[in-house]
Amino acid sequence: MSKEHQIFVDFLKTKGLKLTQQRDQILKAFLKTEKHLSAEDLYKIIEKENPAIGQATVFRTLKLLKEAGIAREIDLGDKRIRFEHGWGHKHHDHLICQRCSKLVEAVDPKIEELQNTLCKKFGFTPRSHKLQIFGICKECRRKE
Amino acid sequence: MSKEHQIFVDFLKTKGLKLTQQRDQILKAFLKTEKHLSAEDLYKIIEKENPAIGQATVFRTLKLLKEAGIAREIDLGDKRIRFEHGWGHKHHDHLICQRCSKLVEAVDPKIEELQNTLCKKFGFTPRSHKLQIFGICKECRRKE
DNA sequence: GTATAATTGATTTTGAATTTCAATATCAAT
DNA sequence: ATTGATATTGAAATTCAAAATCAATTATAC
Repeated sequence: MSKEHQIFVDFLKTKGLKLTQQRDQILKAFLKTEKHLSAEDLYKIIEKENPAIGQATVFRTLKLLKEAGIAREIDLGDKRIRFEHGWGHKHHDHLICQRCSKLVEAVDPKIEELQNTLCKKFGFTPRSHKLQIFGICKECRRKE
Repeated sequence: MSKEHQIFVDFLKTKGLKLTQQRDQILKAFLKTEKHLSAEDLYKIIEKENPAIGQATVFRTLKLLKEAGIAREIDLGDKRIRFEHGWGHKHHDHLICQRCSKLVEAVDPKIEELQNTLCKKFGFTPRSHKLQIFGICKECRRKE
């Protein structure tokens, strides 16, 4: 049983929720992918494995996975909510290529630190943040 | 005629588009507010002034204003697209209070600079970026 | 003025996300 | 293993902002 499974089981128990076959299957499918997929993307994958699972359940489970810290919402600038793995994957910022939509993950501890300093200046208590940088990735730039 | 009006007129001419009463009125209403409003918010304001203007036109005009650089899309974490003034208002990051939804605008040139450095490391050419910090503002913190 | 092309607003449509609800599955306590 | 209280499910309906449609209208260059 993967670390994430254990976390999910514990999370459900704490909340008085139940571990169902569907939830289990959705979690497995989610963990198997490494991409940044939308609820719909994941639903399409699940659908192939088991057409009996409805998309409402996929949406609902994804929300639970988010609460449990296993999935993390990200925003790629398109309008849909996307998810990435949240467990054992440290926070990072996103460099989003406007040409090929590729995503580069990056962090700079100094930036994170300065953000806190900035917040302090306004008496603001930061809880989380999102930094997206839109532009052109190395590969696309080369092709120009 | 305000700077923004001139820009809009020029923008329309360049694109072979027409300056209509509606567009003019929508631009004026937009410039009059200082808040971060959604297309719907703006429509409600317009509606009071002139019920003859439809919301489709407000949506369309807002999109034009964005293209012209007069309006700028922002994301406050709720699902709707919001707009702020884009002309003569320098780029800034957003500190978003999760309790009262208040928005604080802030910039740190050092952060901006480090972002560029970070991009360089990945051969990424940045074009624009969004930084949102979610947390609790000074006023809400005090009330706790 | 007239022609031509853009614009309008009422309405419909889209599309992701959420809710509803009756049927079903889970799990702790027997 | 059975039960019963309660959570969960899937299909369908609903929501809601945003986009598209389209016939009627209007701005602009000539």
